[in-house]
Amino acid sequence: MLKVRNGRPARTPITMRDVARLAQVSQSTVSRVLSPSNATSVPISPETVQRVYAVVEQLGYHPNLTARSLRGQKTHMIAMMIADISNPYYQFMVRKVQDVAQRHHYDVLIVNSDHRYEAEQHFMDGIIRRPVDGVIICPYHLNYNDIDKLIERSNAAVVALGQHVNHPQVDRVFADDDKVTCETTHWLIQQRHHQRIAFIGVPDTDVGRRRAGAFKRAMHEASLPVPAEYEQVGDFTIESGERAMRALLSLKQTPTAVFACNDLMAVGCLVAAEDMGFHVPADVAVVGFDNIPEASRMCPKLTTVAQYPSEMGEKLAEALFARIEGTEVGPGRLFEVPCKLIVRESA
Amino acid sequence: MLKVRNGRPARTPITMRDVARLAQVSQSTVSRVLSPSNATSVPISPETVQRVYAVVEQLGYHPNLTARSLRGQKTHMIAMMIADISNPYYQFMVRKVQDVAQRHHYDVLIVNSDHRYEAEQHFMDGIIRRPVDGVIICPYHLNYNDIDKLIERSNAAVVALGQHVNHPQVDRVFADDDKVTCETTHWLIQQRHHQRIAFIGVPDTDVGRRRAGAFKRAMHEASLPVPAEYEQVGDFTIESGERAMRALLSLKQTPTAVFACNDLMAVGCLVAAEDMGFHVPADVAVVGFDNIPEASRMCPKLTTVAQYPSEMGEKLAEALFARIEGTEVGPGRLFEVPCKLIVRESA
DNA sequence: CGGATGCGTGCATACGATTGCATGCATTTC
DNA sequence: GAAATGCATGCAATCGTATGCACGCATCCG
Repeated sequence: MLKVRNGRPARTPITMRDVARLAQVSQSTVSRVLSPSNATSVPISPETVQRVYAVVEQLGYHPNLTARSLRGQKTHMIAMMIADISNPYYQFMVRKVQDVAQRHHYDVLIVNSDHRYEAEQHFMDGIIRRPVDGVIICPYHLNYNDIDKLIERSNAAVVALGQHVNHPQVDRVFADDDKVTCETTHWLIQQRHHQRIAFIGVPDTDVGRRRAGAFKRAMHEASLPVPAEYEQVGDFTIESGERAMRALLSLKQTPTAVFACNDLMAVGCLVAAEDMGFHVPADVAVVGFDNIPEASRMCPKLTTVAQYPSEMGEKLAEALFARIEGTEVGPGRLFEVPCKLIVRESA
Repeated sequence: MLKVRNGRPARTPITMRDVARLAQVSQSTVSRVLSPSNATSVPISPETVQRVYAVVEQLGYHPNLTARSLRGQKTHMIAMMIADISNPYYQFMVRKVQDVAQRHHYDVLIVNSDHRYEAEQHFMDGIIRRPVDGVIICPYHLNYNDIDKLIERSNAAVVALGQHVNHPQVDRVFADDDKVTCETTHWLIQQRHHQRIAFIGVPDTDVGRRRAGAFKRAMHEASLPVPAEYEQVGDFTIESGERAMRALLSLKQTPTAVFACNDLMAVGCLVAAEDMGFHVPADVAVVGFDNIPEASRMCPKLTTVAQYPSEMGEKLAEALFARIEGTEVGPGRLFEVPCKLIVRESA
């Protein structure tokens, strides 16, 4: 049977009713045969089960998940908001989340925010419109109210990356970047004997502010000055790191070390340094943050603070499914995934 | 009003009925106010429109896309199957697809196949269960029947990456890798004067076979032998490239050049070479395929055949939406995105 | 032997939206 | 002034599935 839509012929999909008709049972019976695990665990005779399965096989019937979602209020989908899938830092996190989701027979919607508040809010509204069972957010700007609104208005479980998220009902996975940033700065000062250290941050994000704060605290503790022109602003991209580095290397007194708030910007630093004829680490040392895969293969190999996005993804996903499946119902839990300084060649 | 599910309180979502009640109109009127673009373009009085919008605002109502999908047979979702999101080659392709989708107000489901036939088939079944309006596949093993079954059974438009997909109703975006592989091999022979060239392929995939075939054809044309031990097998991962390279560099007569079927394996080659004390390109040259971002920043910088995944993603997405929106209804079209040899340091 | 039990199945409704058709009212037309 | 028109709205069916409830029949027990 063919309908027509948009000028293209549209198939009439095979439904439970079709199966029911051929198997000579009611549609409800088919439903019960196919979802025996349901709450209303009613007994069905073996012959009926047999017959239904035979017809299902014969017709190649597959249940319609849209209908199931509408009826059952369970969508078997989760949504994940990250800053940018083309940032390698998120690759392994996303991949791990997908793997865990697949094990649970869940589909995953992925949305990029590009660190934009507007995009983050748009994502949250999207969740209210298209219900999902769970949400993983890596927010940079969302505040308590934004998250609370989502929780109030949707039935989704919510977990988040980052300690700055402060809603009592969301599980958080975070790296203690404050501490490690501080330690790494001390390491640059004490082990590498740097005094003029610049920082490339992203001041309009919480992560950026926290890391910049930790850096300045460490500098202050060592009684070292941080001149204003040593505080550069980037946006987590290679290009912004390159721009910042060019500015730094054009100063009268160039820094002897640069701490970039993430690896992509550190990569930009290396690119700019090479281009301007500076030798790393001899002329200027560079430290990054994240330990993206290519950090270990660049030229020079990048010294950086390692994060473990795959583990983070796993913790996020596991926490989420614990809530979705009702295993966990209490207040939001905290999972710390430690960071670690990896010393290579660039500093 | 609170129901309880799974031990957690569940919100009763705000529906059109709620809006209708407060606005003192019928639910159908609300629907018509909110979707004026629909086929049944009936006039609604300005006051009613006003009133409905006010209540919508007041309640913060958002239409439920699941219900809309079930009724309207349009899901406003597309699904995309790639080999592996953590392979940088796919990053920009995925990102571009997401961007185009967002412009069209579509959500994107992403699934990894890891080049496994079983996973590819599982994806196709998934589409029959959870209807979507469009599908982008990057298949390595799917055959005509698999794709035909999907098209028969779902109403989704289908576009694919790769010229080997041969269904008349699917648009294909592809790189002419056969030709460029051949040319690059000639370049290694004629411009770089290599005679002992090894190839790291993935013989159980179509892409792998095609590139290996082109390589061997070029070698044959130059009357150069390809000993069996120079045909290594990998699986597109860094580790497999590393293994293959170790095997090659352990031979009595090592090759003077190695052509890897993709960049990740080429990266593995460089890692292995460095580890075994071979200098690239002096001792052994390495050529990759893809031009992943880090290729230009490695040590030595990787000579490789560039593909343009972002463009491919854009073409895929645009072709898909042309079909979804009914702009395009004819037989499957072909879009070639050319490749280009990028000569850097490794060969 | 009659009523209670339990097993297997079907009927009907609900999930939240879209949409064809009918309806009521005001306005126009001859 | 009656009939015809048109505008604004409501009624009810529908999408495909899940599930509370009722029902028929066989078995069991006193």
